[in-house]
Amino acid sequence: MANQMDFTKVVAHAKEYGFVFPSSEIYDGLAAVYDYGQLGVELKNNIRQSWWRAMVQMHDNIVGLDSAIFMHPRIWKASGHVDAFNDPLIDNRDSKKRYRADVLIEDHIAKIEDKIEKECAKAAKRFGDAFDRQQFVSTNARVLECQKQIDDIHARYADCMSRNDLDGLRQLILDLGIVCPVSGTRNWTDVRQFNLMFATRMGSVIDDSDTLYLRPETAQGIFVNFLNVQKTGRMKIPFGIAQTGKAFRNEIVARQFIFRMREFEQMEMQFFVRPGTELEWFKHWKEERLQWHLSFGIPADCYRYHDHEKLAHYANAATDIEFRFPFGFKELEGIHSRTDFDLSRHSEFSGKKLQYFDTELGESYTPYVIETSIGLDRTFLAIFSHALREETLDDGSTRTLLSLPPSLAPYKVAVLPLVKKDGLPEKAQEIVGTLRREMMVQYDEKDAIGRRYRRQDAIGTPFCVTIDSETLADSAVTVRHRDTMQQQRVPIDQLNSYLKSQL
RNA sequence: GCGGAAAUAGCUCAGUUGGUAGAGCACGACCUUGCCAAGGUCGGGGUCGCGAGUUCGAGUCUCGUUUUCCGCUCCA
Repeated sequence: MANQMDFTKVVAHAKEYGFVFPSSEIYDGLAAVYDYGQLGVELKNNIRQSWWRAMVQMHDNIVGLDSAIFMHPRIWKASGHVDAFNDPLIDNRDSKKRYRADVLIEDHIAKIEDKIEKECAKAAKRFGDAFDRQQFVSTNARVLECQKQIDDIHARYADCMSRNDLDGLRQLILDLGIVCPVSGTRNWTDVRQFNLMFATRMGSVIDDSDTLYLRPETAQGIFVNFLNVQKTGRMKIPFGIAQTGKAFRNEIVARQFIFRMREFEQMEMQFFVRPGTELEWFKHWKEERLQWHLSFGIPADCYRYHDHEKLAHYANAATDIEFRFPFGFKELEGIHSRTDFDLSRHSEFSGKKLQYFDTELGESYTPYVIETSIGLDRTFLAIFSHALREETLDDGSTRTLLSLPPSLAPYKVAVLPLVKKDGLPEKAQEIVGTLRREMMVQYDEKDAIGRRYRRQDAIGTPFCVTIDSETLADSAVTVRHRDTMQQQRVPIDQLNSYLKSQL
């Protein structure tokens, strides 16, 4: 990858300046989990706020929601998450092929059953019309032996599964002498449960199981609140419900910094429409969402659509907005036409009618859904990695510049007294006191002024306000612009409105 | 998960055939300067990722382990 070095620098810069830290670092870290530091949390909050503003504040017909991470376990049955991703898997080290452990065992049982069939066939030939299969299988020693083997295997398998004993499952495969159909060897890895959901326990759930899952997506919280929001908000179709929040996926391979984490934050909006209109709305949101990305001023050629050819079972159209990360084009946001799959399934599993009465049509129907689902952490990484650059100045020196969109920058302005004497720090503090009511302000009086400018460049602060000796006389300050390094004189009483007009 | 590489101060790194841990930058205090980074003086900071082993002695050699990066694999 051409930008390998660049990506290393992105990660290093994020840590060095307090944007992103590895989780639990003093305890050796926790793989694929990261913490946002003092600057990272500001940038992340600002991105989330920008999204919320674009989706909720700017639309009459979209409202917000903050549903709990814990949800009723049956929700994940209805959504398909429990059944689709709950298999014990095992790899063969020689062929590098991955198998479902239960399938390997079932295949083995099928072979034993074949043996029984052969015995039966032989006997049938021998006894002719007198052959009584029922009696044969219940008395023939070889058949009984095979049947016993099958029963033992089933018993051991069920026992392992009920106790979630993956080592036992592996031992069973070894004991049965099962070989890889490709390599023919028994060089097996451990059995691993590839359930993407993190399970935890809660005492008071009345179901047969008290296992709860940390949600693997925020979308289901929206679907199960569809009626609540529609009725209490008097929402008329088409309308949307937006939500941001943490989701959890037990990824087997989680890498590439904050691109794929086990705990991450989604920003999702489910838009409910009249059946038959979903593809128009799909097209609409596909375009509108790209416009939001482009609003940060990142060149359009950093983005592209990736239309899905293989559609998930619930979708009738799907596309990704991909971003050119330092490690290549990767998914940033998904726009999916989910049909009425989710509401229908929840209707079926909950027994509640999740429909909408359309007064224009005079009939009830299950709305279709267009989903826009974007990863907040990925957006952070996209914007951060694109903003970071090393610039060579006219005098040949270099500066590290984090050219974040001003509206997203952690600090909007740094206030700097030119010297640490003559009442300049006091004047500067006075200005800080005024500005901080409106925006994030940083004060710095240490080191030479040029050095302080460079420090602000590295953390993306778009403006520096410098107080010099003339300030005390003319009540004006120098505003220095991050990207151009241009300076201009601004009266103190206009400073606040001047800065805000540029954010 | 498989294979490869790496891990020494906040950062970038040095550390000889195994012999009492270093530099620059950063950080703190004071002095000096003052519009595009690195003036002076003093100072704080490391059980060399972790655990075993070999050895009189391990940052250095061996094994294990954790984390990170790269390739493959996987990715609702």
